[in-house]
Amino acid sequence: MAYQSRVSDAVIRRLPVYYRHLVELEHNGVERISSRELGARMNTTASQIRQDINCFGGFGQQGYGYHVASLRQHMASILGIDRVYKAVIVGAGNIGRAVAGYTGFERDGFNIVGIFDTDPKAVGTACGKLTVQPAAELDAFLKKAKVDVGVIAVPLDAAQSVADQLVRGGVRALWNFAPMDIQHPDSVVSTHVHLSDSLHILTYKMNEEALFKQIDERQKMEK
Amino acid sequence: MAYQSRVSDAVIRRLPVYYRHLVELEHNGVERISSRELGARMNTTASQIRQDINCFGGFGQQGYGYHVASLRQHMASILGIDRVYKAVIVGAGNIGRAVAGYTGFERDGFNIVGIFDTDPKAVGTACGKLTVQPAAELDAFLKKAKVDVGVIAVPLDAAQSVADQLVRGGVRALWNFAPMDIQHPDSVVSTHVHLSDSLHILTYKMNEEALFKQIDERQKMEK
DNA sequence: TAGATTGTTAATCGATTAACAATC
DNA sequence: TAGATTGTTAATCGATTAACAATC
Repeated sequence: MAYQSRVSDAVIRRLPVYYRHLVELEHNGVERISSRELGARMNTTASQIRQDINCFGGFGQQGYGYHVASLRQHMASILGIDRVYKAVIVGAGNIGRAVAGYTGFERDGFNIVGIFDTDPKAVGTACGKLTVQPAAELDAFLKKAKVDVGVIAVPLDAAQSVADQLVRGGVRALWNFAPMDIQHPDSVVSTHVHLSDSLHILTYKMNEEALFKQIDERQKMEK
Repeated sequence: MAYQSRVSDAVIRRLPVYYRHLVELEHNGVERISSRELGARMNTTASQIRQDINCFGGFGQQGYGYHVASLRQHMASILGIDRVYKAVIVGAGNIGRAVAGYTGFERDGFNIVGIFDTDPKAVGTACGKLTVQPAAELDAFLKKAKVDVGVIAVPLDAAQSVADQLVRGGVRALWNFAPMDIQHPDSVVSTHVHLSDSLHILTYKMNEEALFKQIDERQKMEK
């Protein structure tokens, strides 16, 4: 049985945004902040901020607000980025390499311990401090090393089978960059980065106004 | 004044998912599908699918369902991916190059007409069919070419000023990969791909169960 | 025609916002 | 203490689901 979250997706999606703002506030030397001020900054209501934070505990102080550094730390702990994870990347194409080279990765406690590809031309090439290994060795690698996170950076057709392989190998989480919804057991968690979805939403927004002008006109004609 | 969308964000976020499923169904030779069947496939209710689609028009047929190919085509038009866009990429690091090399880009009608970087070491290097140009030439480039979309693939500190520059240069849309919320006039639209946010949600999910076990225990102690 | 399934209205559910007592 | 601001309960709003008449 899957763990049933007590926190709604809407709240979970906002947590990283809180964290980002708190990091910036701390960086700017701000010591304390009220829910009203934070709300103004984040374009939301003070109410929502207090409700969201109180899903996890009362980290504020009446009459004072929130201590920025301490709330940031709490938030890091809630997000689970105050500990270390071992990750492997499967697929050493553009995306796999971008993830490997992504500097935020290390800052959030991620240790990339291996990168794999099926293409003999990619195998053996350098990728940061690592060398791309043949995909055929992934199973053996997962058996030896205790890996927490598998990054799926392979083409669409290979994504599901790579996911299955990672799950069999014992990873606890999948970070999926393939443009599909990966199936996996409830014991494993996943998030996806769908470039194409994001791009489609962009083009939708570019055209929405014209689209409805057209729809309205057609409806008027029909009357 | 910003155009006030008649369609909720929840619906908009689902549109690319519909499109993906319709493409796959068509690819598999499926001719027609009912809202019930599509709902089962997408893990949602038939009701939601009918409501969503009817934001844009009655594309179904009573007693029959939806014609897959025609609904796919309608959806492509709604998403605005049945036309051509000119895009520039600012930042030729890992992410900029990954976007430039992203094959789905072209398929969705995107034409990358330029890639720019401030780093003299990057300038002049090849990136697919293009050559990385000095960022100093971006203004002049935008003045000459009519560019629709600007891709922001620069570090955090440079992101807002690059956005401003792109907006001044006349782009209609920003695709932001920097880990911050970009400010821009209402006449421009934007979407972001926040790798770090996605990663933080992943680590949150990995730890949520343990987190609440801890919270519950602490509350019991306090009683 | 009869059966199926849409389009659409009504009911429910959950998320957001408002209000205010508790308290620093 | 008085003022400020939280934590939390209640009210509102919007999104999802259910129901069903319309119709292919």
